[in-house]
Amino acid sequence: MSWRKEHGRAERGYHHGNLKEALLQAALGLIAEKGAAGFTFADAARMAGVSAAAPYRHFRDRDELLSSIAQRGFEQFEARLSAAWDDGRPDTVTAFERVGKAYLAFAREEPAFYNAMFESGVPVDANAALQAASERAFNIIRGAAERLAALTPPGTPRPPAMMMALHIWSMSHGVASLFSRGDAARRKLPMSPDELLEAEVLIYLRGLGFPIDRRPATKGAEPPPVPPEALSGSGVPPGGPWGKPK
Amino acid sequence: MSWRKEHGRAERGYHHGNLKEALLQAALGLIAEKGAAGFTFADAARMAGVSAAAPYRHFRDRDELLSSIAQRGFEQFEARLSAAWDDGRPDTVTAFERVGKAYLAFAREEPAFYNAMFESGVPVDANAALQAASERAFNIIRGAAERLAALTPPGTPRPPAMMMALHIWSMSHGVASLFSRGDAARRKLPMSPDELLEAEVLIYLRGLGFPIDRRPATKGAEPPPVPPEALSGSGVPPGGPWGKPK
DNA sequence: AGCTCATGTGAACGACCTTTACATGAGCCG
DNA sequence: CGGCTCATGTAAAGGTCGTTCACATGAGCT
Repeated sequence: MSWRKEHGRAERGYHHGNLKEALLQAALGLIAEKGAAGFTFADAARMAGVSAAAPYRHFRDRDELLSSIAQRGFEQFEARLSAAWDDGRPDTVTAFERVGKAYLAFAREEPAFYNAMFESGVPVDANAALQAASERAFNIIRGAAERLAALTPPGTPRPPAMMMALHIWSMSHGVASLFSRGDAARRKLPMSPDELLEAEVLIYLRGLGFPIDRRPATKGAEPPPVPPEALSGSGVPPGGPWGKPK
Repeated sequence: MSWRKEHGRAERGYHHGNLKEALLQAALGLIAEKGAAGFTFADAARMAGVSAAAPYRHFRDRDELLSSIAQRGFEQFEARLSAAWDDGRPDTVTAFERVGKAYLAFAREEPAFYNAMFESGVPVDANAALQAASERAFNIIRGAAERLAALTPPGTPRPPAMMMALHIWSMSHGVASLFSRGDAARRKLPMSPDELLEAEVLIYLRGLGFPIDRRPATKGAEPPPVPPEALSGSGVPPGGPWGKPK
């Protein structure tokens, strides 16, 4: 119901009334289906019920539509990461973990946005607004990293928050991009992408000196339940210390 | 000099003599320039000096050419990773680090291959040969991870090598894809992608219990030189404990 | 010499991107 | 209410692609 500013009339005359928005939505659907590469400007126009030339009244060209979507994607991305972070409640580590999961969840649930943002070939600096939106999203991760860095146990050196943030981002993007979407997800894994990323981040944090519970690893506490080569094959093990987090 | 099987003659008559190879080379160049998305079948044909229909004698369609390049890319990738690993010499950790660097080097030095392999939209399972090549490359990382896992210090649980390999891969791909190539490289960083990845892997390995030198982090050894918030800004610091490895 | 089959050509189709000249009608001004 | 104007849409056309098909060429074998 976003036609014709007011009336809910489905008919439309010469003027569409809300073409720009309709095109964005149509494109989003098409990208979700066929990827940013397979998406065509003409299809979006057809789907909105207008001629192939109409979109040019709202976007300079196909790339501008794409980067508009990428920008919108970064905005929603920021919102979701921000909600997941929830200002570090109830505790910093828990909230940090939640951000990682939110990252993957976004990649999985919003494939069209993720595609436009990271895989469409649209350069981040194509547009000042796009770049700004991208930076705002990254700043959520960075802010979280800053809070976490401030918590490094006494005796351990404090890592630069910026570096931590970049590390977390690369892990998340790496997992999402290799294992968590579309065709890439066809690679067979011994564990889910979520579990994979969670374990990765936890090990990383422990490497920074954070006392991550599961697995003492500090003192000589002998290997608990034991998960030696469990995951070496490609069968999915039931749980195990490196397996299911909960 | 790969024309006309024998004669070095540059003229060519009706038959090209080595069109398949010429098309692969042309495509490689075009992808390096304009990305897999921007590369066109017709351009490759033109560059090889044949009509637009000729390529169809050697490739079912554009996608098959692309996946051929991806496959070839995985083969070269495997070779480079394998050389970098060098069967774990002189010591496992050093060799492992070298593999990470080789990963980034490949992404940087062979953008066309990397693009075709990971960013062209070609699904890994498009082709049995492609999938096999991809697995062989990954197996280098996995083999290295296995050797490393076997080295976990006594008292620490041994992580599943498969998981380690996937973690390392995701870090490498994440860094390469976000910071180490083309337009993505335009994101400004406080350190080079190589340094970023090296630090990431080292911290990760320490999290697994490996006694990584730089930075004791185990006992109460007080914070050495100190690098507190050095990298918080975006200026490039000269070195610092998290900075230059050497 | 002649045959055959892999390899290359030209022309043609439909789809796409983009531009240009023209049509429509919503909103405003008098 | 009447008419102007300008944002918004249309039709048509040019250029490029991917792909197919009938046909041409000539390399290698018999």
